[in-house]
Amino acid sequence: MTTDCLSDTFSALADPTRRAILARLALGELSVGELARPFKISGPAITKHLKVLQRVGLITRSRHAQWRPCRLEAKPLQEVAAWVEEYRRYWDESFDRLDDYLAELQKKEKHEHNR
Amino acid sequence: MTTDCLSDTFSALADPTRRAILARLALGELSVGELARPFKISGPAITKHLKVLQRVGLITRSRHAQWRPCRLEAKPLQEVAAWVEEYRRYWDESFDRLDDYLAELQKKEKHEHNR
DNA sequence: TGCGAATGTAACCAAATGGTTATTTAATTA
DNA sequence: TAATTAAATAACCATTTGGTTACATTCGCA
Repeated sequence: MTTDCLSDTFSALADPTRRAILARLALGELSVGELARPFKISGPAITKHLKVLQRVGLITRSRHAQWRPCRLEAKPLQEVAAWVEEYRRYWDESFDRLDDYLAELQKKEKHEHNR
Repeated sequence: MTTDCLSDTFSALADPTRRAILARLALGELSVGELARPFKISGPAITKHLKVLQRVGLITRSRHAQWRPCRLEAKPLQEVAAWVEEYRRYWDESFDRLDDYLAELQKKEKHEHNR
Protein backbone atom coordinates (compact mmCIF):
# COMPACT_ATOMS: atom_id res chain seq x y z
CA MET A 1 0.00 0.00 0.00
CA THR A 2 1.58 3.21 -1.17
CA THR A 3 0.31 6.77 -0.86
CA ASP A 4 -0.39 6.49 -4.54
CA CYS A 5 -4.01 5.62 -5.07
CA LEU A 6 -3.75 4.64 -8.71
CA SER A 7 -0.77 2.35 -8.11
CA ASP A 8 -2.70 0.52 -5.41
CA THR A 9 -5.71 0.13 -7.66
CA PHE A 10 -3.64 -1.22 -10.55
CA SER A 11 -1.87 -3.52 -8.14
CA ALA A 12 -5.20 -4.81 -6.81
CA LEU A 13 -6.35 -5.45 -10.38
CA ALA A 14 -3.15 -7.27 -11.33
CA ASP A 15 -4.40 -10.53 -9.87
CA PRO A 16 -6.74 -12.75 -11.91
CA THR A 17 -8.46 -14.11 -8.80
CA ARG A 18 -9.29 -10.59 -7.67
CA ARG A 19 -10.58 -9.61 -11.11
CA ALA A 20 -12.71 -12.78 -11.13
CA ILE A 21 -14.09 -11.75 -7.74
CA LEU A 22 -15.03 -8.34 -9.10
CA ALA A 23 -16.66 -9.93 -12.13
CA ARG A 24 -18.82 -12.12 -9.90
CA LEU A 25 -19.72 -9.19 -7.66
CA ALA A 26 -20.84 -7.28 -10.71
CA LEU A 27 -23.81 -9.66 -10.76
CA GLY A 28 -24.72 -8.86 -7.15
CA GLU A 29 -23.66 -9.11 -3.52
CA LEU A 30 -22.07 -12.36 -2.40
CA SER A 31 -20.87 -13.80 0.88
CA VAL A 32 -17.27 -14.89 1.28
CA GLY A 33 -18.29 -18.55 1.08
CA GLU A 34 -20.26 -18.08 -2.13
CA LEU A 35 -17.44 -16.03 -3.53
CA ALA A 36 -14.85 -18.66 -2.62
CA ARG A 37 -16.75 -21.63 -4.05
CA PRO A 38 -15.47 -21.49 -7.68
CA PHE A 39 -11.83 -21.09 -6.60
CA LYS A 40 -9.54 -23.86 -5.51
CA ILE A 41 -7.65 -21.69 -3.03
CA SER A 42 -8.24 -21.69 0.72
CA GLY A 43 -10.63 -19.47 2.65
CA PRO A 44 -7.91 -17.34 4.23
CA ALA A 45 -6.48 -16.68 0.77
CA ILE A 46 -9.88 -15.33 -0.30
CA THR A 47 -10.07 -13.22 2.87
CA LYS A 48 -6.72 -11.70 1.97
CA HIS A 49 -7.83 -10.89 -1.57
CA LEU A 50 -10.96 -9.26 -0.17
CA LYS A 51 -8.82 -7.18 2.20
CA VAL A 52 -6.80 -5.92 -0.77
CA LEU A 53 -9.94 -5.03 -2.71
CA GLN A 54 -11.50 -3.35 0.30
CA ARG A 55 -8.37 -1.32 1.07
CA VAL A 56 -8.43 0.29 -2.36
CA GLY A 57 -12.20 0.78 -2.20
CA LEU A 58 -13.17 -1.71 -4.88
CA ILE A 59 -15.54 -3.48 -2.52
CA THR A 60 -17.44 -2.69 0.66
CA ARG A 61 -18.63 -5.16 3.27
CA SER A 62 -21.81 -5.36 5.33
CA ARG A 63 -23.01 -7.75 8.01
CA HIS A 64 -25.97 -10.06 8.09
CA ALA A 65 -25.78 -12.66 10.87
CA GLN A 66 -22.47 -14.49 10.45
CA TRP A 67 -22.18 -13.48 6.82
CA ARG A 68 -20.20 -10.46 5.72
CA PRO A 69 -21.30 -9.97 2.14
CA CYS A 70 -19.22 -8.09 -0.39
CA ARG A 71 -20.45 -5.43 -2.76
CA LEU A 72 -18.72 -4.02 -5.81
CA GLU A 73 -17.70 -0.36 -5.63
CA ALA A 74 -16.52 0.69 -9.05
CA LYS A 75 -15.40 4.23 -8.30
CA PRO A 76 -11.70 3.37 -8.37
CA LEU A 77 -12.23 1.89 -11.81
CA GLN A 78 -13.39 5.28 -12.94
CA GLU A 79 -9.94 6.64 -12.12
CA VAL A 80 -8.35 3.82 -14.08
CA ALA A 81 -10.62 4.59 -17.02
CA ALA A 82 -9.72 8.26 -16.84
CA TRP A 83 -6.01 7.47 -16.73
CA VAL A 84 -6.08 5.08 -19.66
CA GLU A 85 -8.26 7.37 -21.76
CA GLU A 86 -5.39 9.84 -21.86
CA TYR A 87 -3.57 7.34 -24.05
CA ARG A 88 -6.41 6.53 -26.38
CA ARG A 89 -4.89 8.67 -29.12
CA TYR A 90 -1.88 6.38 -29.13
CA TRP A 91 -3.77 3.29 -30.13
CA ASP A 92 -6.89 4.60 -31.75
CA GLU A 93 -6.15 6.06 -35.15
CA SER A 94 -9.58 7.56 -35.37
CA PHE A 95 -9.14 9.26 -31.99
CA ASP A 96 -9.56 12.72 -33.38
CA ARG A 97 -12.67 11.78 -35.24
CA LEU A 98 -14.02 10.13 -32.10
CA ASP A 99 -13.18 13.29 -30.24
CA ASP A 100 -15.27 15.22 -32.72
CA TYR A 101 -18.11 12.82 -32.17
CA LEU A 102 -17.97 13.30 -28.42
CA ALA A 103 -18.13 17.06 -28.87
CA GLU A 104 -21.08 16.52 -31.15
CA LEU A 105 -22.59 14.33 -28.48
CA GLN A 106 -22.38 17.08 -25.92
CA LYS A 107 -24.06 19.54 -28.22
CA LYS A 108 -26.83 17.03 -28.78
CA GLU A 109 -27.16 16.44 -25.05
CA LYS A 110 -27.58 20.18 -24.41
CA HIS A 111 -30.13 20.22 -27.14
CA GLU A 112 -32.07 17.42 -25.47
CA HIS A 113 -32.06 19.26 -22.18
CA ASN A 114 -33.40 22.44 -23.71
CA ARG A 115 -36.16 20.68 -25.47
CA MET B 1 5.13 -12.85 -15.67
CA THR B 2 2.07 -15.05 -15.81
CA THR B 3 0.31 -16.50 -18.85
CA ASP B 4 -2.33 -13.89 -18.16
CA CYS B 5 -1.76 -10.91 -20.38
CA LEU B 6 -4.05 -8.51 -18.56
CA SER B 7 -2.57 -9.34 -15.15
CA ASP B 8 0.90 -8.59 -16.47
CA THR B 9 -0.24 -5.31 -17.95
CA PHE B 10 -1.95 -4.20 -14.74
CA SER B 11 1.11 -5.27 -12.81
CA ALA B 12 3.36 -3.22 -15.10
CA LEU B 13 1.11 -0.20 -14.60
CA ALA B 14 1.04 -0.57 -10.82
CA ASP B 15 4.34 1.25 -10.45
CA PRO B 16 4.39 5.07 -10.46
CA THR B 17 7.87 5.20 -11.98
CA ARG B 18 6.74 3.07 -14.90
CA ARG B 19 3.62 5.17 -15.43
CA ALA B 20 5.81 8.29 -15.36
CA ILE B 21 8.03 6.67 -18.00
CA LEU B 22 5.01 6.03 -20.20
CA ALA B 23 3.84 9.60 -19.72
CA ARG B 24 7.18 10.92 -20.89
CA LEU B 25 7.28 8.56 -23.84
CA ALA B 26 3.86 9.82 -24.87
CA LEU B 27 5.67 13.00 -25.89
CA GLY B 28 8.14 11.13 -28.08
CA GLU B 29 10.98 8.62 -28.18
CA LEU B 30 13.64 8.91 -25.49
CA SER B 31 16.91 7.20 -24.72
CA VAL B 32 17.41 5.42 -21.41
CA GLY B 33 19.60 8.24 -20.15
CA GLU B 34 17.10 10.94 -21.02
CA LEU B 35 14.35 8.85 -19.52
CA ALA B 36 16.31 8.29 -16.31
CA ARG B 37 17.25 11.93 -15.77
CA PRO B 38 14.18 13.07 -13.79
CA PHE B 39 14.28 10.06 -11.47
CA LYS B 40 16.55 9.69 -8.47
CA ILE B 41 16.91 5.93 -8.89
CA SER B 42 19.92 4.21 -10.44
CA GLY B 43 20.40 3.33 -14.11
CA PRO B 44 19.98 -0.41 -13.59
CA ALA B 45 16.68 0.24 -11.84
CA ILE B 46 15.48 2.10 -14.91
CA THR B 47 16.68 -0.72 -17.15
CA LYS B 48 14.62 -3.14 -15.08
CA HIS B 49 11.52 -1.00 -15.37
CA LEU B 50 12.02 -0.81 -19.12
CA LYS B 51 12.33 -4.59 -19.28
CA VAL B 52 8.99 -4.93 -17.52
CA LEU B 53 7.33 -2.46 -19.89
CA GLN B 54 8.88 -4.14 -22.91
CA ARG B 55 7.83 -7.64 -21.81
CA VAL B 56 4.17 -6.64 -21.72
CA GLY B 57 4.49 -4.74 -25.00
CA LEU B 58 4.03 -1.25 -23.60
CA ILE B 59 7.27 -0.08 -25.19
CA THR B 60 9.55 -1.12 -28.03
CA ARG B 61 13.25 -0.41 -28.38
CA SER B 62 15.41 0.49 -31.35
CA ARG B 63 19.14 1.16 -31.74
CA HIS B 64 20.99 4.24 -32.86
CA ALA B 65 24.72 4.09 -32.10
CA GLN B 66 25.08 3.41 -28.37
CA TRP B 67 21.57 4.61 -27.62
CA ARG B 68 18.60 2.27 -27.41
CA PRO B 69 15.63 4.61 -27.54
CA CYS B 70 12.23 3.63 -26.19
CA ARG B 71 8.93 4.15 -27.92
CA LEU B 72 5.45 3.97 -26.43
CA GLU B 73 3.22 1.13 -27.70
CA ALA B 74 -0.23 1.70 -26.33
CA LYS B 75 -1.99 -1.42 -27.61
CA PRO B 76 -1.97 -3.15 -24.21
CA LEU B 77 -3.70 -0.08 -22.81
CA GLN B 78 -6.49 -0.71 -25.24
CA GLU B 79 -7.13 -4.04 -23.52
CA VAL B 80 -7.15 -2.30 -20.15
CA ALA B 81 -9.62 0.24 -21.50
CA ALA B 82 -11.82 -2.54 -22.85
CA TRP B 83 -11.75 -4.38 -19.54
CA VAL B 84 -12.59 -1.35 -17.45
CA GLU B 85 -15.35 -0.21 -19.79
CA GLU B 86 -17.29 -3.33 -18.85
CA TYR B 87 -17.71 -1.79 -15.41
CA ARG B 88 -18.71 1.67 -16.52
CA ARG B 89 -22.35 1.00 -15.71
CA TYR B 90 -21.37 0.52 -12.06
CA TRP B 91 -20.05 4.01 -11.60
CA ASP B 92 -21.71 5.99 -14.34
CA GLU B 93 -25.39 6.54 -13.64
CA SER B 94 -25.97 7.77 -17.13
CA PHE B 95 -24.38 4.68 -18.63
CA ASP B 96 -27.51 3.57 -20.41
CA ARG B 97 -28.05 6.97 -21.92
CA LEU B 98 -24.41 7.02 -22.98
CA ASP B 99 -24.92 3.62 -24.48
CA ASP B 100 -27.76 5.02 -26.53
CA TYR B 101 -25.54 7.81 -27.68
CA LEU B 102 -22.87 5.41 -28.84
CA ALA B 103 -25.43 3.48 -30.86
CA GLU B 104 -26.56 6.76 -32.35
CA LEU B 105 -22.92 7.51 -33.10
CA GLN B 106 -22.52 4.34 -35.08
CA LYS B 107 -25.59 5.09 -37.12
CA LYS B 108 -24.19 8.53 -37.85
CA GLU B 109 -20.85 7.05 -38.82
CA LYS B 110 -22.46 4.67 -41.27
CA HIS B 111 -24.34 7.59 -42.66
CA GLU B 112 -21.08 9.50 -43.18
CA HIS B 113 -19.53 6.58 -44.99
CA ASN B 114 -22.44 6.23 -47.36
CA ARG B 115 -22.45 9.85 -48.20
C1' DT C 1 -25.98 -23.06 27.12
C1' DG C 2 -23.31 -24.93 23.91
C1' DC C 3 -22.76 -26.72 18.97
C1' DG C 4 -21.86 -25.75 14.25
C1' DA C 5 -21.17 -22.84 10.41
C1' DA C 6 -19.04 -18.52 8.37
C1' DT C 7 -15.31 -15.77 8.58
C1' DG C 8 -11.10 -13.78 10.29
C1' DT C 9 -6.29 -13.91 12.45
C1' DA C 10 -1.59 -15.76 13.34
C1' DA C 11 2.43 -17.66 11.96
C1' DC C 12 4.83 -19.32 8.57
C1' DC C 13 6.97 -20.09 3.71
C1' DA C 14 8.60 -19.59 -1.23
C1' DA C 15 8.77 -16.62 -4.92
C1' DA C 16 8.57 -12.12 -6.95
C1' DT C 17 9.66 -7.13 -6.73
C1' DG C 18 12.34 -3.01 -6.62
C1' DG C 19 16.26 -1.36 -5.29
C1' DT C 20 21.53 -1.27 -4.77
C1' DT C 21 26.82 -1.48 -6.34
C1' DA C 22 30.28 -3.49 -9.24
C1' DT C 23 31.34 -5.23 -13.61
C1' DT C 24 30.70 -5.95 -18.67
C1' DT C 25 29.47 -4.98 -23.35
C1' DA C 26 29.06 -2.07 -27.32
C1' DA C 27 29.67 2.02 -29.97
C1' DT C 28 31.94 6.74 -30.79
C1' DT C 29 35.79 9.35 -31.09
C1' DA C 30 40.43 11.20 -30.14
C1' DT D 1 44.15 1.47 -30.56
C1' DA D 2 42.81 3.59 -26.25
C1' DA D 3 39.54 6.37 -23.80
C1' DT D 4 34.79 7.63 -23.11
C1' DT D 5 30.02 7.12 -23.02
C1' DA D 6 25.42 4.47 -22.97
C1' DA D 7 23.32 0.71 -21.48
C1' DA D 8 22.92 -4.02 -19.77
C1' DT D 9 24.12 -7.78 -16.62
C1' DA D 10 25.41 -10.00 -12.25
C1' DA D 11 25.05 -10.61 -7.64
C1' DC D 12 23.05 -9.29 -3.82
C1' DC D 13 19.45 -7.54 -0.31
C1' DA D 14 15.00 -6.21 2.07
C1' DT D 15 10.24 -6.13 1.47
C1' DT D 16 5.98 -7.59 -0.41
C1' DT D 17 2.96 -11.04 -2.20
C1' DG D 18 0.08 -15.01 -2.40
C1' DG D 19 -0.37 -19.06 -0.61
C1' DT D 20 -0.63 -22.53 3.31
C1' DT D 21 -2.37 -24.78 8.06
C1' DA D 22 -3.91 -24.20 12.69
C1' DC D 23 -6.56 -21.61 15.75
C1' DA D 24 -9.94 -17.91 17.21
C1' DT D 25 -14.13 -15.34 16.91
C1' DT D 26 -18.93 -14.44 16.05
C1' DC D 27 -23.42 -15.48 15.34
C1' DG D 28 -27.88 -18.39 14.88
C1' DC D 29 -30.19 -22.07 16.76
C1' DA D 30 -31.33 -26.86 19.00
